[in-house]
Amino acid sequence: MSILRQRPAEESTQLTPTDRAIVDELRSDGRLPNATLAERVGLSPSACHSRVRALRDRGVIRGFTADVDPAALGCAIQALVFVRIHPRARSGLEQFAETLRVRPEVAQLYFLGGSDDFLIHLWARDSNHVRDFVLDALSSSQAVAHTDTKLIFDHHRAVTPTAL
Amino acid sequence: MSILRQRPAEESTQLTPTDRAIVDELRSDGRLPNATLAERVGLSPSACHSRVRALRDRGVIRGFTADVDPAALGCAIQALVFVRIHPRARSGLEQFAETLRVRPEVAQLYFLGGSDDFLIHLWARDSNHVRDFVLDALSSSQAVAHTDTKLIFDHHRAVTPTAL
DNA sequence: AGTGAAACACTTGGTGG
DNA sequence: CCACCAAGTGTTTCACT
Repeated sequence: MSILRQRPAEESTQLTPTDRAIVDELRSDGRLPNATLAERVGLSPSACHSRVRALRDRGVIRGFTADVDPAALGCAIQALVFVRIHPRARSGLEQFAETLRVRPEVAQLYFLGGSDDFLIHLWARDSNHVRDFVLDALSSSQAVAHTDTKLIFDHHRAVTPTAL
Repeated sequence: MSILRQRPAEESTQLTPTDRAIVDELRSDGRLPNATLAERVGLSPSACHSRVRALRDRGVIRGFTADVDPAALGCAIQALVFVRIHPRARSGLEQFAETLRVRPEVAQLYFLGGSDDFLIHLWARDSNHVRDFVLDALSSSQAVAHTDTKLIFDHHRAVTPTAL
């Protein structure tokens, strides 16, 4: 199962202004009651409901998640790990990435252009945990040519609903 | 207003196994009905409800958001921009970061250890948009010493509820 | 802290414009 | 594609354990 290009690239269908408004509202509060949402975007509850459903079905809205404080889960530190794969092992890159992605420490995984093949955003209990992860999940693999670990002092997600 | 260390570091209070279960469920589905959640974690709806409220009040759960496909919002490409600040301008780093953070293109902002001061995860319509952002928001500032932009081919968020 | 029941609010499908 | 309406379902509070 490839994890690259898993989305059917559905940007062909442009969003209406109302859809944009719905998406923006749900990005800032995913639990906004449908009735309130409907009022804010100027729709009846049922019309709003079916639009939200359509947005989910179209894959515009992929899902809803709780935003959790890592520290509360016992992850006191976060790190970025840049990973370079051996040229010969590039063909197995996706599969290797998939084994990484399911690890509980991996908060995010980026596939990159440039000298590094991907970047891992890591949640860990402490610095030993980071080291263990890098040794166990990365350095021990034949495919990995190089890693570079940087500590994250602080991390913020977007505040503004993306209206470009 | 400082955006660094804004959280009161409330990891002193350890999570109970039930709380962990609640958090894990809500991370994989933020819109899980309270009744279903209660059943899954083995609590009555009312008890579950008050625990979720407590988790929010304690800051363990920061909020709920919709996970949206950037492409559907007209952002065809994503990029990482590494930013290095002039040593003399480091004192104003937080304030500068705050001006960045409120920009609609900024999906995430990391404060880093190492040679780069921070890292911006960018959403953009196209490569021109990336260039314009870097020129306008970064290179034009006196504080910025250096930037390095890398293209993101693909981006994945965690699949596994973090149970370390 | 957890339970159970009752009041309340919200969602969700059908019907018609 | 949208609004209105009517069940049906889920949430939320409170008194009690």
